[in-house]
Amino acid sequence: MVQVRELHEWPSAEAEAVAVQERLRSMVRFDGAPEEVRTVAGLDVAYAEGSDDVIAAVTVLNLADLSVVDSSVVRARAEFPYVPGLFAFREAPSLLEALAGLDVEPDVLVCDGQGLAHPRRFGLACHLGVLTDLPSIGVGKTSLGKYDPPGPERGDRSPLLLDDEPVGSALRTQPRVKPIFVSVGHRCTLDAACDLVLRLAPRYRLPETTRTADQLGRAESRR
DNA sequence: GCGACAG
DNA sequence: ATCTTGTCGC
Repeated sequence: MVQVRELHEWPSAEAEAVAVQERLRSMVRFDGAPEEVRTVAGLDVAYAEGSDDVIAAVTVLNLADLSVVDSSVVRARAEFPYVPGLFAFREAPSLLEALAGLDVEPDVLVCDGQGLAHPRRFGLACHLGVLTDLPSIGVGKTSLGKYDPPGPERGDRSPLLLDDEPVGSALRTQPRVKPIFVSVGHRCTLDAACDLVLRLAPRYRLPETTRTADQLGRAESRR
């Protein structure tokens, strides 16, 4: 159901990976809040203990009641090492396979990791957004940049800065709980991204999309 | 040289 | 990411 555009090869060398990011960077669309959002996908990757396997998990939630309406899991060998700034080359291939296995095409992708809040402004969320041409959002539990602590209430936010440049928001999803880091991936505005994330996190710090995908992935990793 | 460094 | 017990609080 989700079509993946073949815009580049998957390099094994870091220099080529950086070149791919710098080439695809111009394809990111910042305009337009996704309209008529009915379903939202959560994407997460788990790692099995002993092996070099990556387990890509995707869940699709009905935004109205946050129920899971579809899911897909893919277990595959990691073809790229963990290199900060080059996550997509380790995690995106299996995540795209999982997306291709869905029956329901989601209206938005919520990725665990950064979007524009990335050294070259092309984090995992941007990469997945451009390759699928679906609106996407990056949600990180930790961030690379600097930020002033947002206010204590749910919905309070402050600019996330990288190189003194605003690249996202430190968003408080629960009162007095450590903020999460939201950045635009593709075809979405930062305000729309934060609003959607807040709707997805009525009760816990992390959005339900991330939580359900994480649960699915770790269940698969314990087999 | 040393510490930092999305998951 | 993952390895791990208890503990405080709603």
